[in-house]
Amino acid sequence: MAEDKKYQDASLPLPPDVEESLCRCGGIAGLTGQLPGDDLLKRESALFRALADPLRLKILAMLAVQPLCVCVIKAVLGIADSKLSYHLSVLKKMGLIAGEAQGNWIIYRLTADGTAWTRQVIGDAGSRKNR
Amino acid sequence: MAEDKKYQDASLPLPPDVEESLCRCGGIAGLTGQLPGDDLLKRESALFRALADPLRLKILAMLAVQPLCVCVIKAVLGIADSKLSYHLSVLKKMGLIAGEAQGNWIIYRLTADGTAWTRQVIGDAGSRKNR
DNA sequence: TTTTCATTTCAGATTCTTTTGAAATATCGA
DNA sequence: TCGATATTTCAAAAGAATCTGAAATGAAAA
Repeated sequence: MAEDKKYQDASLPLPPDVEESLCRCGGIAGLTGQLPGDDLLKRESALFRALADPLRLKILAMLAVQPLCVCVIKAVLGIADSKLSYHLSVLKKMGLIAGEAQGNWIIYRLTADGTAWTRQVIGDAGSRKNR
Repeated sequence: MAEDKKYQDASLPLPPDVEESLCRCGGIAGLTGQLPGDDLLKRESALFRALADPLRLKILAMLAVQPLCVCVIKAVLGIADSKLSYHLSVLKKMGLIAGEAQGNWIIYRLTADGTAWTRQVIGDAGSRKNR
């Protein structure tokens, strides 16, 4: 709080070409103004965090082939129930998958968002054989 | 090791529609075969991990506007040198940005990969004013 | 109703990531 | 050469994500 600087380049020495183009976009303040808001960045980074795990990507790839119940996913991955449940909850909380109860089972499928992101990751490897 | 099951659906009871479509794609084994390899999944999840932080996304957004030296990035973000350096190193290690020394400064810019991913994140908000 | 089965939840342990402040490096200008 | 400046590196601390096994839930079959 002691010293508020002018948002001009006066205060910090820069390499010439950076200084020039920084001026053209309105200095530090101008640059700052062009950036996405913190809340958007937070949401997007949260999305990426959900995708930042090989097991979860594999689950998405599986569900790109077809909707599946937990027990099949488990059979493919070969991991403990609670571990799988944890990863499913991460994907679900992020809106990438949704589960629908059917009798004793819960059948998970990709949401629209989940489908879009899964394509980003694995191309459409999954849809070759299946459709 | 005690009991190797056949990779057929015989062993696990399933909801009818899952069972049917699972059969059509070759059962557990067929499904497994369609999935991306573990090494690919590992690489891709690592990429997402680099994107899974709001500060790092903001850095990418800044560099989408123009190449910048560390001190400008620091002025915009208002964080400690070492903290910024850490995040830059994460992005650099993942090949999203590259730094080139120029005199006393290091000027970072997006790589081709970095540009592509940054577009995914923020659209091309950055390129409006700048080009 | 009791049992069984598929799945989730929970608490604690573990591991990975991020932050912090101090010290190191390296380049420039005097 | 010296001192200043920009940036990185390091080790320790703090924080967040993940894993584990046991217990809880809730629907269906007996």
